[in-house]
Amino acid sequence: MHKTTTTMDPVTVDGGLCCASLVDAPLAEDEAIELARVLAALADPVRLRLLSLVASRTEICSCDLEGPLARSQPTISHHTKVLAEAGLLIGEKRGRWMWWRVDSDRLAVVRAALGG
Amino acid sequence: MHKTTTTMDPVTVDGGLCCASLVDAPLAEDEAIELARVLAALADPVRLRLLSLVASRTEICSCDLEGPLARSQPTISHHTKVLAEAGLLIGEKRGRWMWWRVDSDRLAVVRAALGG
DNA sequence: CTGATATATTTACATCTGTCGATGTCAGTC
DNA sequence: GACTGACATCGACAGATGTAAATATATCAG
Repeated sequence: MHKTTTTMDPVTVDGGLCCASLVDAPLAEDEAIELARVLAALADPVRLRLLSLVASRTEICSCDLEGPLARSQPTISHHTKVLAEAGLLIGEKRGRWMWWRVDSDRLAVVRAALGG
Repeated sequence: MHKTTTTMDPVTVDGGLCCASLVDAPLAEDEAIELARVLAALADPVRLRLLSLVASRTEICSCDLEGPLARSQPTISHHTKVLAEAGLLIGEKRGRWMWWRVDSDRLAVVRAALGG
């Protein structure tokens, strides 16, 4: 019933990274900007470990991230937001808890953009 | 956050990212730091296009980057240095010219670390 | 409603980063 | 040696980023 999935702007989330590969042809400027945005979301040790923690359980609550990552609650909230806006994390609010899972397809798109 | 003043030696550049995959097991903190360092080098539109330009010709001179990337000479030099320190670009000085090529293996390692 | 709990947002701040002008360094040319 | 050209380094500055205290919002228990 009360199952409010966080809806980010789909255009911003999905945009750009459909098929451009770094090594095949020179990147256009807007493609590079979009890819850089997602890579910037990944380019942080805390967020990498966060993503890794989520992937290890296929689903995890925000409250179970503060401990392992040794960061304050606002900081965790900040990082999950960054990853979600990059399309790498998908959040769903169930009751008072926020549950996160990894968007594997999105990750695959990033790998492909890096010349897979 | 305290940072241990890391002198960038080649061993450190190539180390770390040998086999850790993001989705397989939770990343250790030092693995995450090392991977984040390389991803940060990639997380810039100019550097992505630079890398893409180099890949498109298998070898390119620094002087042929200023024009397409529309950046000053010091800025180009800065970006090539960042990519080289991340192990993604390999430089060779021949006469007065600096020639760059992509380390495809290094790029493959990054893709693998992202859960390939 | 009242209180407790999980998360998001605001605010502030120290650090990091991309950029370019000025300058330094090195290799080849005259 | 003096000069030119290609690249690296330095210095400075605006803008972005990670962090946490304080605060706001939302959900559930009683």
